[in-house]
Amino acid sequence: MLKDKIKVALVDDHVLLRRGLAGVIDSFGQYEVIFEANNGNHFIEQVDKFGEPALVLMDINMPEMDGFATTQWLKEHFPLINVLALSMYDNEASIIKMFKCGAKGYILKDTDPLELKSALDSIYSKGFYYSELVTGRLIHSINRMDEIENQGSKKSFLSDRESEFLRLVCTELTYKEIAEKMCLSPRTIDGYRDTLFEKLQIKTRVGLVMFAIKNGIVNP
Amino acid sequence: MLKDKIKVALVDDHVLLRRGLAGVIDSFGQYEVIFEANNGNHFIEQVDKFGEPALVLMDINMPEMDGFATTQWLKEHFPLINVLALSMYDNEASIIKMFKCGAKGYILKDTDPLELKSALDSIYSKGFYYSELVTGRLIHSINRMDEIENQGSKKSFLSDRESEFLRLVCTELTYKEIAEKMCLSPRTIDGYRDTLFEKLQIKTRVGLVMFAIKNGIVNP
DNA sequence: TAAAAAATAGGTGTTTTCACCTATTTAAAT
DNA sequence: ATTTAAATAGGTGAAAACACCTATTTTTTA
Repeated sequence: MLKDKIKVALVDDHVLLRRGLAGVIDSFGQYEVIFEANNGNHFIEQVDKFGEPALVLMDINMPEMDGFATTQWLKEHFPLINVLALSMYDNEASIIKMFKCGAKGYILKDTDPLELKSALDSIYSKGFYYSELVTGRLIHSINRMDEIENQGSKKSFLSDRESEFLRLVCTELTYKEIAEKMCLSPRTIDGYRDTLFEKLQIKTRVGLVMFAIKNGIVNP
Repeated sequence: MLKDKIKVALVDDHVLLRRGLAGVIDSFGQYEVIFEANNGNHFIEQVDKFGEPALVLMDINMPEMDGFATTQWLKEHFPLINVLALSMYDNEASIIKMFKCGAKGYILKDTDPLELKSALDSIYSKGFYYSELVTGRLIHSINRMDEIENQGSKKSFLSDRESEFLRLVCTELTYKEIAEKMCLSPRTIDGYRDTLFEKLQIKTRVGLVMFAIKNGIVNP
């Protein structure tokens, strides 16, 4: 090695994507993937073993410990490690939440390798990477900053019970059957639904399903 | 090059996964990725330019021309090219349909690189790769082979109109509003819904939404 | 060309979903 | 300790979704 390379870590539950990504990143020359992890918990173990990377490419939807929680954890324990979020979808809520959790950039999985390089370079030299996608979404959200403050700063923003409810909403059960499964009154379920409608600004069960999927609350 | 490598092509709309995959496959030694494509149409163009690969790694959910259609096209025009399906999800219907379209194997995107190599080796030497996943799903389906015959053999199994309907089902529009958008009577929409309920053995709109997502008819 | 299949559209009634109320009990914050 | 907020649960009515019919027109297939 002629000179020290910038250490990168990958966190994603898709092995093939991860390996692939590692190849792409190594091929850039000045970056070096020092380890990979399946999810947040695994990542934390790996940091102990392999030491701190300068940069982490972080998937959002992962089993056990997701990208939000892991990024938040990094912000608290290793604030100098920069996180570049890597997502399947370009939904506004995820972008905002990820930045709130401390990410320094946000790119999609169908990004061109060249843009990936730009992102890495930018984060390493300037400390952030704001793509057109990101700025576009943020500008679109600027009108309702208050809501974002409220939803983005909360750790999970959905209670365990709400997540459980959402998972059941994505099945063919009726609300009455969901109530039985959760050992609650149908009225309470009504309340859960209406609360989520309000929080997420949606009006139908289909809207709930789409939200749950986009945000990885259910795995389709 | 000491000896001729086995030519592989990649078809997937996620550039990073594709590039990564290419790296992994090239690293196996005896395989060589000769080109990549974003979707079926692009793939067909590329075959003209770069010649026939021996093996194609084919994503299922892609824009414009999906994995089913492309595999079917290959079966008709280049029956000697072997297709290994590459999917995000392990849903039974997709596996069966992909094999009906002529795929020789089916692996998930979170497969280990070693298993990918096994799959490639197996398809190249034996002409097929049946993982535990695949055989498991097929055994589970053995009781309703007749249904599979009927749904699997049809070219697309969903008409353009039905796909359009399904996309709208995944929004917060009511069926009446969907009818307006599609310039049809609400009754006709009722018919579309009931036909799909029957075909897919589901009973609710949520079921339709989940089906549409699992099968890439809508991008969440 | 005749028969079969698919796309279109209508009628009617039940169940589910949703909106808009109130109220109690428990947990959190001040 | 007191106020606030959150989880729980109930009532009612309108709209939407679903089930089960029939019937016409167009397209496919035999």
